[in-house]
Amino acid sequence: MSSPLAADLASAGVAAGTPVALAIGQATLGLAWPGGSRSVATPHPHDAAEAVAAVEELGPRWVWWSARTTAYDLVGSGVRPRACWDLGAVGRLLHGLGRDDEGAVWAAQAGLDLPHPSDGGMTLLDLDGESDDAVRRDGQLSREWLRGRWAEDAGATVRWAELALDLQRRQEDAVRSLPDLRSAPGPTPLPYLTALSESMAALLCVELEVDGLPVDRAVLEGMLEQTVGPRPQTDAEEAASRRARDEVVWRAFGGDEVDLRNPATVREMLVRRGIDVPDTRSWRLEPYAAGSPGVAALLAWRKAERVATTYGWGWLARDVGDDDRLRGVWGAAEGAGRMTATAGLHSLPAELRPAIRPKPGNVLVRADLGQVEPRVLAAVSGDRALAAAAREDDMYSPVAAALRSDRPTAKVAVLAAMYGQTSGTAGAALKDMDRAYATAMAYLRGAEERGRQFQDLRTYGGRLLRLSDWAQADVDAAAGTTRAHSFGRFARNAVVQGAAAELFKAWAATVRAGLTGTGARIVLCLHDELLVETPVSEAAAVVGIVERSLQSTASWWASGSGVRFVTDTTVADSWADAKT
DNA sequence: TCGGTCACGTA
DNA sequence: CGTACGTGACCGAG
Repeated sequence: MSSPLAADLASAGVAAGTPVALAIGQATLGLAWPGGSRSVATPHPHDAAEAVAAVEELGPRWVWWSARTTAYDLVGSGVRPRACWDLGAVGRLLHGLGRDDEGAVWAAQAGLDLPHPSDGGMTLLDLDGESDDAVRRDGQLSREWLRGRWAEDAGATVRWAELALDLQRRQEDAVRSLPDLRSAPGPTPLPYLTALSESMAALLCVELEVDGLPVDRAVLEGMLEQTVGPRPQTDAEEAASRRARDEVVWRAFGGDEVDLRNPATVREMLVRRGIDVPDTRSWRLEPYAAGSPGVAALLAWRKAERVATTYGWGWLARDVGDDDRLRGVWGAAEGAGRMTATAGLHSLPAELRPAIRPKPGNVLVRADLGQVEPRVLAAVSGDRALAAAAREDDMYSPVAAALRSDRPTAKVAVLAAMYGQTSGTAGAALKDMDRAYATAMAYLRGAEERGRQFQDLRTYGGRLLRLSDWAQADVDAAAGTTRAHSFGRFARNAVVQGAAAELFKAWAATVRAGLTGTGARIVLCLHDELLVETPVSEAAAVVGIVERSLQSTASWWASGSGVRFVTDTTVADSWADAKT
């Protein structure tokens, strides 16, 4: 044992897989594990990371209130924990919370009302039950402690870790009591496995924030100059550049200097020219582009304007660091459970992707799941016929055969079923879907029905989707029906999208673990796509890790369903080149 | 200064 | 009257 701390914990029974709660106070680190707890003095900022790294050698499962609050600095110091239990992430999973602060997660598990999001203030009401202890008489966590009292001395920090461990136990019990919805349930319940991968996803989010996405600054600057003009040095230059872009469109419309950024004035101008459209969305104007140079110029302007505003010089200055890494804030599970990211990381236009390039000596490995949502539907619904189709590389071919349609129609029908579309060309094919894939369709309809009634539901992996909060009594009948149908469509889609997100995160967590020791890192997660930056020498190994990880993940996640999951994996020098 | 609307990028 | 999310410009109410 290389450190006295690790030796002490080992002798106290901490071994691989033991939950060890961690709280990092101002000058102390609090640790708690089943049967014991202790503090570690950490007078210098780096001491905490060193202590954690020492204990990490035992292979514990770190328990923390959230990776964001506890692990951010550790990750920044280069510590990459192997396993964790994120109380915030599991709290979101179990209770469908839209927040993961300690007070909310604690209250939700205790069955108490959620405390008001703490913004530092304290009202007289909050004093109710307040005491010196971390837990108030009414069962809520103390406001004082939530505001930072826990970090002030060794005793409090250890207490905070003990509370975390206590909550972890209760969360684990709750997770294990959820049903395992797999076709062939295993000894470890699926919701428990989901809790682990959701926890790892929360940690991965912190890593993605710290590591950033590699950008080739010269390439990106060249593109911006092309599209929106040179980097403005002053407000006047900025305005001039704006006007220069606008003038191109004005000229194409014969000198009509309308405010292009105001849809109403744009529409009026189009009407004056005999183009009567209900709104000015691009897809609606597209048909007129061939016959009208003005419309064509307007559409080109819109594309450039998008880059200029959202992905322009301001974005480069704000979100790309001096180290040429693009950084945003990552969320592990929003809405139905997908990961989110700010700074445009999830909506980077395809034309800018050539600027996403690895640092020298590295390459990008891009892997994306093929037809993941229909495969997920087959797995979570247990539809044997759809699962049989999902054994093929291209599952729309057998679906087309079953529907006696062509492939495009089959694809539209499957997507329409998952999105809740009822009209249009897909309408007829949906009847055939009902016949061919009755189990899957019944699953979707069941979710939709619950949604319409504003009833809560859970995804395959156990995520609670709270709809009951949104039920409203006092709306008129017509608006109420529209709203109910909208919730129905949301629910229909959320059970598929949410389950796909769970599979994705489980896969990502497995890949992350597999990459240990390769020098490679996940640098982007995009719903069904992983981007890994790896030393050139490891590229082939990383491809193998990514693909084997999917198979090992699918083998437990879709156990018994017979569904196959496929990935397209490529190696390239830029995100754009890593094409299928 | 805020919420609502429009618009549009990604999956 | 096909889902989700994040972003920015503009508008009108406060």
